[in-house]
Amino acid sequence: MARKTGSHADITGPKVRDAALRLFARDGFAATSMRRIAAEVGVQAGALYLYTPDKQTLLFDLMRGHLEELLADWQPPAGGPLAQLEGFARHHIQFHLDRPELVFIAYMELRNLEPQNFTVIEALRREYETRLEDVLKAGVAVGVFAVPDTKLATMAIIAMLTGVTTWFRDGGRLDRTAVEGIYWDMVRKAVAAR
Amino acid sequence: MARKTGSHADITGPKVRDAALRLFARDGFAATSMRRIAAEVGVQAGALYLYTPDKQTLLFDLMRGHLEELLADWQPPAGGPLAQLEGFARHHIQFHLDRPELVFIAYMELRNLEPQNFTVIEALRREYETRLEDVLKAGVAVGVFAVPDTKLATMAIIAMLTGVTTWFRDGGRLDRTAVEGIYWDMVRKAVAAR
DNA sequence: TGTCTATCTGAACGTATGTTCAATTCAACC
DNA sequence: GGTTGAATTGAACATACGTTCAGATAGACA
Repeated sequence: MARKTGSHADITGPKVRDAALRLFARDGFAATSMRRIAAEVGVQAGALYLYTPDKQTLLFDLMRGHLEELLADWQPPAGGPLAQLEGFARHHIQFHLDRPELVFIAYMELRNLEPQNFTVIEALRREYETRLEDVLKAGVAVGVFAVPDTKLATMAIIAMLTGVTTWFRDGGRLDRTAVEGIYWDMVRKAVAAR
Repeated sequence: MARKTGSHADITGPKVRDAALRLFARDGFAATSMRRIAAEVGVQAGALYLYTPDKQTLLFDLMRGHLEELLADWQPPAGGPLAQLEGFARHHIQFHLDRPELVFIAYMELRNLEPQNFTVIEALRREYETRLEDVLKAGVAVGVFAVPDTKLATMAIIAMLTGVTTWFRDGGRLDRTAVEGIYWDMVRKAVAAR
């Protein structure tokens, strides 16, 4: 019978994931060793393989989980394209500021994914971009937005919004709500008709 | 006497730099070995140390050279803030699309810099940001721009413009000039007074 | 109390790492 | 044609890597 009280599997598993998240974000996937992760968890390297088949899967699961949560967490709200775009922008900033390490990894470590894993992650990312582009297309169709190219505007907006994670720190000059408002203002103006 | 004809130092040196640039961009600094760089150059690993004191300096020199060239290549043109902002935006896109590998490295490999090297690179980067912020401040002062926070607008604009390197490919649906124009249009609108 | 088994250790595997350096090569000069 | 010295080789150094696995450990059940 499996141990209940005193069983460590339910504790060690998440610990491994958390340690990998923190170390991959800080030092990079290639520069993080399994022994270093194990030390962080308080266990020998061999024990990690009870919780992940290999190092690559550890990275892949972090990325996939992140993007799946991102997709599950935001659906276009009822309302016109302008309200939908505002919802997207504000949610994007909140979601990303809440998970700076995952955001960092999901972008920086793409090249360390094996081909079939990369394909999966890339598809999830494109799905997210399509959500925004659909909002922009709808807005252009009804004349609320004026953008020469919705695909390009999609990339520009996401790059701009995601960039907030590179400099924002809690306790700084501006709080999250203020930052969110200022970014939304720039996005709104950038795609505005007229 | 040093060999002139037949001397390889003037050839091998740049080759080392180019191979490092290409491999760091493709596989990452941590995942690139000195032996791999040497193989690309067509030389044994030991020979690399005639051209660089160590691997870290190879990375640092690439980054510093890139940022120093960026700073040397653009000075605010004569004219009002709007013309200066347009100059900045168009130059930023051109410069970055011309050097996708250096751009990639200069952002991705920051964490692999030793502390004193990081300090130098960070100062150069901040100098570049200040150039843009000064333009924005001047525009706000004369009422040409309306941005609630020039520092934040600086970061947003740079993130948006630099993002073009992540998706743009020559021979795609839009050429460089078209992309440059569309991005400039969004930047202009995003900070416009009105 | 004794058995079971999930959990973990610790050593080992082959391979790779950045860097150093004595020895070698070979084109250019006297 | 012999000498010079810059350019390069190739082996060696200590250390680290991801992964495997036989064996030890210890909490839960009978």
